[in-house]
Amino acid sequence: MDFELLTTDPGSRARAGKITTDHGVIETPIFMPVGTVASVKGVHQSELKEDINPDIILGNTYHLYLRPQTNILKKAGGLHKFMNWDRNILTDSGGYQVYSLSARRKIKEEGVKFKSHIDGSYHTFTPENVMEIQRAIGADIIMAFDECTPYPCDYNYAKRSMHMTHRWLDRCIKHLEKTPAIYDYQQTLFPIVQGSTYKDLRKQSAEYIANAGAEGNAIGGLSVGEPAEEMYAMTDVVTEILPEDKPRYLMGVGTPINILENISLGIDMFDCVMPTRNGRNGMLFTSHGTINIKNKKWEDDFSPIDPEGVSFVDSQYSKAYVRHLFSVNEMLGRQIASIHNLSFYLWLVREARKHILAGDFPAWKDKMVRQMDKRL
RNA sequence: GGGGAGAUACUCAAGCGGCCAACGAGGGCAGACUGUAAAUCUGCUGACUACGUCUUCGCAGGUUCGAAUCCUGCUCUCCCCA
Repeated sequence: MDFELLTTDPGSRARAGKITTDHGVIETPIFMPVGTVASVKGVHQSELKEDINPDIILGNTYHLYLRPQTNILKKAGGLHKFMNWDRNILTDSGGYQVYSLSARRKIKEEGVKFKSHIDGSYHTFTPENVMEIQRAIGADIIMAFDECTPYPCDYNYAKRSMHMTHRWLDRCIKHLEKTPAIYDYQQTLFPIVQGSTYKDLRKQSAEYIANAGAEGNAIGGLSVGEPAEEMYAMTDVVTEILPEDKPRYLMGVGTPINILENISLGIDMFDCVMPTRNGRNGMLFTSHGTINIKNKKWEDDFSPIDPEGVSFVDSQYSKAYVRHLFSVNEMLGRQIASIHNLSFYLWLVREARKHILAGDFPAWKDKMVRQMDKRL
């Protein structure tokens, strides 16, 4: 993997860059659509490639390990071939499931024992086997196994957990070296900064992670319910420390405004389920604020979803029509919402990139944040 | 013509003397959702001059301290037989 830093915005810490892997170029800042179980929910490959057009999407180690299972992915020749996606893929390690499925797991130094949400069977994830599973899945960027801590999180717990995540990182690195790639392209490991909402822990963690000398670095444990200001404060501290010449990935973030604010603080990569999940549930993101398309007030509004028309669905379908599809529970409505939202997110980060390259990012960002900060 | 069953809020449907403004489901109206156990979850859904009051259970009477629930008559619907 190669990262080229093209510009750093003079008025902020926003950056424009270019990641190159064996599956192509990723222009940063980038938003990565989430496709947990080998599918960006509700979106066809043609719509994903031609309209939304991201350079990279996500998959999830925990979920893919359970279904379709590692051996099937190996037989398929890896996730890219299995789902017919020839661009980049990043897989999360299952560290988020340590948080989201906390009721069904036990953490030990060795690893995490999960009780499957599908059939109740037990599966232990360790830094070692998570590397092996991610080899089998074959993502271009693979994540270290970590514990995503909840919010709020007791200081002592956050500290202990952070140190464990660091030890797990060492084990990931060590084991990955001994585990050759299965397919004919490179895979790159990103370590993850933890430390909850404590500046000193975040600093310490960022230093540890920076020291690992990986080709890219991630920040985890945020966007788990903390106020946005706390999240920004943490990314601020961490991006001060993480190396400039490596991409920085803020995991699980976020709202369009969160993304712009964090770009401004020096983040290059984002992912979030929000555009797809909230889209399926009737929430549309636009350049002028969010819409609950299920609301009665759109009943006879025949105008496009986004006045700026950032996606092809905007020119094809009116708000009234999409509301109708939701009210009669047609799956097409949820598909349109997902495509629209992802298109909007990708449009937003591409615009951000343009403005960073043009040197007028801060003013544009402030305008967009003001404009998007409302409920239509 | 004879026999039987039934009419409950927007719809379906419980309730069969006081705990009923009335279970439940659907529908409707809102809200939530941030490295996806989520096409999911939560709230409200008779009217108001609303921590209280008022009018509802086909219609009209009656019994009772008290009725959606019991009695009488009427209207309508459905089923079976001719």
